[in-house]
Amino acid sequence: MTEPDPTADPDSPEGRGGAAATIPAAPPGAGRAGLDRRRILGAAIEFIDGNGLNALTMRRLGAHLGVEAMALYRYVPGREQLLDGVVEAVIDELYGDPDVHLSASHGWQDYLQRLAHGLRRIALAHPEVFPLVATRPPAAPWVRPPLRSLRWVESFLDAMIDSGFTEEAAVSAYRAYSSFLLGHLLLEVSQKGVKIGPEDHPDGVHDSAEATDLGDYPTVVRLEALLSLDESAAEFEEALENLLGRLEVVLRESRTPRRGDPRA
Amino acid sequence: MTEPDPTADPDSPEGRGGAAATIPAAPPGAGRAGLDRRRILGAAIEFIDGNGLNALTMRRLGAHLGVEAMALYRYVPGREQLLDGVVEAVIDELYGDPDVHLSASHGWQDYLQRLAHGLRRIALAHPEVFPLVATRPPAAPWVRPPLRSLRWVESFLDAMIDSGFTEEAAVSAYRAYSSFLLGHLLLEVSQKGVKIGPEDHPDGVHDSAEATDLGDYPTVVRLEALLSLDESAAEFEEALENLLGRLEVVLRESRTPRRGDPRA
DNA sequence: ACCTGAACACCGTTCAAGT
DNA sequence: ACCTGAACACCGTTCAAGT
Repeated sequence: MTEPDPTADPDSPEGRGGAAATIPAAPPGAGRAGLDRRRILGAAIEFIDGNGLNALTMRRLGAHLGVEAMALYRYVPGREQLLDGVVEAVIDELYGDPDVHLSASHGWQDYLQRLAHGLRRIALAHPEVFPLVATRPPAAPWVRPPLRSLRWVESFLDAMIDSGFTEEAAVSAYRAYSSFLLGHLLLEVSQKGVKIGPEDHPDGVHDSAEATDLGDYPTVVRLEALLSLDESAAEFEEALENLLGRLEVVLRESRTPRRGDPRA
Repeated sequence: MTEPDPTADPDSPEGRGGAAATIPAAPPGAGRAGLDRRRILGAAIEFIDGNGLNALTMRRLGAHLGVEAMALYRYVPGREQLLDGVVEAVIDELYGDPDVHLSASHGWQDYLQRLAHGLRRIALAHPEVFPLVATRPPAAPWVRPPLRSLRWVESFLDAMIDSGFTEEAAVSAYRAYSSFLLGHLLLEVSQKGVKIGPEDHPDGVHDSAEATDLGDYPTVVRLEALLSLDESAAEFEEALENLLGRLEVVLRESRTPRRGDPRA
């Protein structure tokens, strides 16, 4: 186990006096100046993306930041909370995505489409982190992965209700949407990232390994080419369209009933 | 690849000869007689179900079996492979489920329904294990969780093809089915089990904790009762029905084309 | 105020020994 | 043949110290 740190650090942590003054002066390339919760979470995400979830230890993350592990405890209560923070920070990237709006000003379909694609972008950008997003115990039972944030739940429900969905229909749409996104993105990320979930990519390559006897699975063998195609993107679009279609029907059927007309 | 054999084992593997002789005689309550890969995997599942995934260490599992941790290495190459074995063993429980058939003798809808419900039963029976099923890197990219077994992939494809689906439609159905099951079951298990994924239930209860300011989320607050309803079962049935409906359309439209009629 | 050294209890895993 | 003791390198976390 050596330093993970792929981006070698040609600049030493300290002095580097040069421009003088009392300020430690953040080094140009990689800063190791003020430790800071945001910086720690960012480094953790970077580290996981680059080395896999299993490789992340407090000690190695410290080293990655040019600091001893114990220094992290001033900003983060412990490893578990670090991981919670990572999930939160990754999901919060949605907030900075110019393609994703918080309100349904262009209609609920547009809102759902953009939100879904935004989440997909995040999942694909952080394939090693996503299983954590999918899998960490939610704060409340109704904060469902992968949406995991009160702000987005609020925004989702408002968008649907403002568009004419009843409260019941909005909640049920939220459930169906979460489940669709979770399944698709977790599967997609698991296929891309080679690995998924609480796993490692240590060093051994053990390719051969379990060359299970394929003789018993003729159909699988025959369809291997078909099965190996990566249709993730198309599947995603199709399933999303299908979901929107279903919701459209719900909306049409459940239009908030006219006043003075208690039934039909 | 172990024996599927879910039928609990009231009889110890070995002799059980009378009441005496040289045999160490398995203690009545917990057997610690012959260690054995099957017994180890069973104990691991039991342990995870009871104590959470995070609590499972080689040393504690050893203790649970009345043995030192080092003894396990004679039957299992290491912790990671132990977890792979756990996933496999849990999925293999399907094989002993009398409600789930390997062939579509009662039609493909019946087959898909039974398979889905069988998997759901397993997920709910082992909520602490399921995140592992959802999340472990698949052996091949097209062995998609939660189906995770060549035997079931083979059986699935055969069932669909035998029912008249084209090979392409069968593969695409397999993809849609996996994604639906994964999303629903992971979400359901995460809500039930209080926790999910690589998590712990150590001892502290920390209820209060993050009492986030709900003032900013009026819609969430207003709909809290609705959001808190557990509609998992109904959602599951509905989404499954919807999927079957979609597939029915695919089947009807893509009926293997008549000979001598190359288009329409 | 912020970081480190040393220490504690615990891990996975190896290997030479015990029986 | 099967299990254990002792050991190694590594972990998360604490706390008294350093600067």
